[in-house]
Amino acid sequence: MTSSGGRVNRGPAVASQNRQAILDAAWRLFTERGYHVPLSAIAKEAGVGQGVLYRHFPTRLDLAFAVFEDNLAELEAIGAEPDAGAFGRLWERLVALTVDSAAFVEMAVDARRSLPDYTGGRRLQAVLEATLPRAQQAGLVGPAVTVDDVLLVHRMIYGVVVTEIEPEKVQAAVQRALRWAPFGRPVT
Amino acid sequence: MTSSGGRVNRGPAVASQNRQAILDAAWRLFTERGYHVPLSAIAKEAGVGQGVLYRHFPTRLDLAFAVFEDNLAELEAIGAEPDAGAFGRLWERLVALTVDSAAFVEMAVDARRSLPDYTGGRRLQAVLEATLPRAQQAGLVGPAVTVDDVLLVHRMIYGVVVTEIEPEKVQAAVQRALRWAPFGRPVT
DNA sequence: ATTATCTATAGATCTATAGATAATGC
DNA sequence: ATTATCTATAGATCTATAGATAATGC
Repeated sequence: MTSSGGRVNRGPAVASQNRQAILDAAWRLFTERGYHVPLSAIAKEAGVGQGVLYRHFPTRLDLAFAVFEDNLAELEAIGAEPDAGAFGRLWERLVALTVDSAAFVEMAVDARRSLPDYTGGRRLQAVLEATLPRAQQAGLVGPAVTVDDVLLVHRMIYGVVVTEIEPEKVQAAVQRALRWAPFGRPVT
Repeated sequence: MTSSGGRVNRGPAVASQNRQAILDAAWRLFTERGYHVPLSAIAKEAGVGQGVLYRHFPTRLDLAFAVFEDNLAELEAIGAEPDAGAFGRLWERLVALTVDSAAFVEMAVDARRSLPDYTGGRRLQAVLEATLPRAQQAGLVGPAVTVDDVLLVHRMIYGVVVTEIEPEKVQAAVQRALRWAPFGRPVT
């Protein structure tokens, strides 16, 4: 059996393609099976040997950072928009990300536990600090709401997501929870 | 070395004492290290062989049920009190339990995932159904609040607990979160 | 010569049980 | 004879790496 199916050594040319396949597989499995899905399962899903995964991403956190970097960059891009509605769109997107993948939050918790100088949390905080005051000045959000409040509501949303057994009910449960949030909830 | 320190076979007489030591150790480690702490670590903490743990509790869920049965019974006892304040005390105790041990919630989630006919959730639901209307008739809780609302706020609290890195800050974060709850928060 | 792939496996856990050992009831 | 303890270990994962293999650049 020389040709059919089985992997062969395709050499360095496929490195970047492998890297992307690992990122895609990691996104899928983090989302479906949670942040602590075995790395071996991710390598398998990506169709590469385990050594390849470890060469690209020495630790689980390295992989998780790379997987969620796109999401964080997207949030920062929304935050860079100058209008008063940026905060609302940012929040809506953050909630959607959390609903889609609780691993997004679990990664941040793991990072804060293991790394002394993790900055991902600060990046999210910074983009909220940049957008919230503008929304408040425009009267879209009450003046008493703080960035800490927003982060706290986000953690509460996470609690709703991870305790929901039936995936199709997550969205509805989160929307119910957001009725009590002290700032505008995303459009349904 | 015959006498010092080392475990010897003390026979069936110590069975119930071993069982209690396992329950105590499990409570400590569930609380400190989370619901998925290795069963071998619990056996070690209890000072018994692993075989002893498996004899008393064939699965992790059997052990978790036994550990949290006391808590559930306590909540049911509060629910059996006939006055209008029972709901408030019940809620306060439920929040305190969740702050002390996120494992209380993780166990319930695991049970609902693995067991088709898990009734623990229903027991909590039943005791809320018994107490909430009385509190509402007495004007202690708004008439629009439902049992589902209470359970949802509980899940939100859980989210705050498990995302807090520094244990001494859990209580304060939960109290901040409860400002938004649609029913009376426990006294601070 | 360099770079990365891929297989195979060592090492570390964790679950779960087999089997020898001791204590107790009859 | 029964019951439970305790040790030791088989079996199942999962992490992480060593070492052979193939492709590419000079």
